Amino acid sequence: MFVSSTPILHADLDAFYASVEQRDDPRLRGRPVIVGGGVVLAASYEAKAFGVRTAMGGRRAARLCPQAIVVPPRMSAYSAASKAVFEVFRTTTPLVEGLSIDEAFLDVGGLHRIAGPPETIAARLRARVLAEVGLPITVGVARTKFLAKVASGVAKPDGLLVVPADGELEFLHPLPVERLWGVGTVTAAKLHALGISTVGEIAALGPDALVAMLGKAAGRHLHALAHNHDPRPVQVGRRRRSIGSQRALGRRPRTPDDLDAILASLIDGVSRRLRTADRSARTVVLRLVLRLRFADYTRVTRSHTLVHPTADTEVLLKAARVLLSAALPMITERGITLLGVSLAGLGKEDTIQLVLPFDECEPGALDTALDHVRDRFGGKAVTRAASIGRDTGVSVPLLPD
DNA sequence: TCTGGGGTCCTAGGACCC
DNA sequence: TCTGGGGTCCTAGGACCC
Repeated sequence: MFVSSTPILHADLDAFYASVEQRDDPRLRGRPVIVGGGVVLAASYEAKAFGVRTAMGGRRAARLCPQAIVVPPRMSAYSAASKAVFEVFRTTTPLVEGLSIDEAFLDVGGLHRIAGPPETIAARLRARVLAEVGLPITVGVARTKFLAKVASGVAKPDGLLVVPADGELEFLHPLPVERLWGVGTVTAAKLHALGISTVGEIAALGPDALVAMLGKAAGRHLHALAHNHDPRPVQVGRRRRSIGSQRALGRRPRTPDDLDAILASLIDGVSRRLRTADRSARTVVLRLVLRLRFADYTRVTRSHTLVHPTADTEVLLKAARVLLSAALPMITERGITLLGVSLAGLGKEDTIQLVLPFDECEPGALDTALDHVRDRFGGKAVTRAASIGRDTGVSVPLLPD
């Protein structure tokens, strides 16, 4: 019997927004392109060659690359391009896990017999995205999600890299720690302070040392990745867990009325999106960025959990206003440069919980309770958890996750 | 160099419950 | 019956990702 090594593809569009602009305007091809104005949302590889990076201030980018062509973002074009690319993904395999607008994991483990080895599938995928959507895409191939993602990062731009099953650690260990998914500036600095700069050096460290340095989850996570342990499967159809919107306010002072108007428009937009997506939220999170000095931005959040999930603008705005007015003294004192709102607790509306007191939990009681749920809600109900605390019960999502 | 907008997940303390 | 241990939920903050 053929044993699949369940290869995973990580497909990542190159300089996505900038590539869409170059595709749609031939004059931009081969030239440095920056998408965005005040801040760089995306830079073409021609611009990156001058040191321009995503999230960089527009003025600095202009200094580094004065000849760059700056274009305003066209979000609807990017979202249409993303849809087209994901269509190519899904006709390659049904097992697609989207990570963002421009990248996804594809599990092609079962396709060997009908579509050939993973490198053939990956090469065909790249050719199809270029031919059908007109965009360059990089693909990393490996046995695990994490390694496939690392591989695509190394292969960028417009590349294809397969990490063979018998060459994983040889590939991984010489890489700088920054290549690891989850290592950002803070973690990299902590590692560097200990003289650790490669993945191999992390692997040589015991798990306890990493946990002591980074906390339980992050430490174990990093230890596992450095040893190439990553059992996470490709997950189809993950649902969004929060939805939000924010607005940068610059440095000029704002009156409470200004802030209230901004808050109302943020809540209006977000609750509208919530209703469009047919979701509802339980937790209103207000996010403020307070300015202490020009150079020192500190962040503050305030949150409130509602008794019932809702997508009603008035209900959400009322809760948000309470949070904002409580924060007004702090805002007056320290200044504010950003106001944002985020609605979390999404998905709670889809779940009912049956809790059976421990004492009453006869053998079979769980099954009886589940049958009751199935009778009531039909085939939509899916079992998930079998134990809640000291009680025994089931948590039943009414919609597929 | 001084800052966008959209997300994910983890941690830690306190309240509360059994 | 008493008590402590253990569990969940909420809030606030932080790191990280694209």
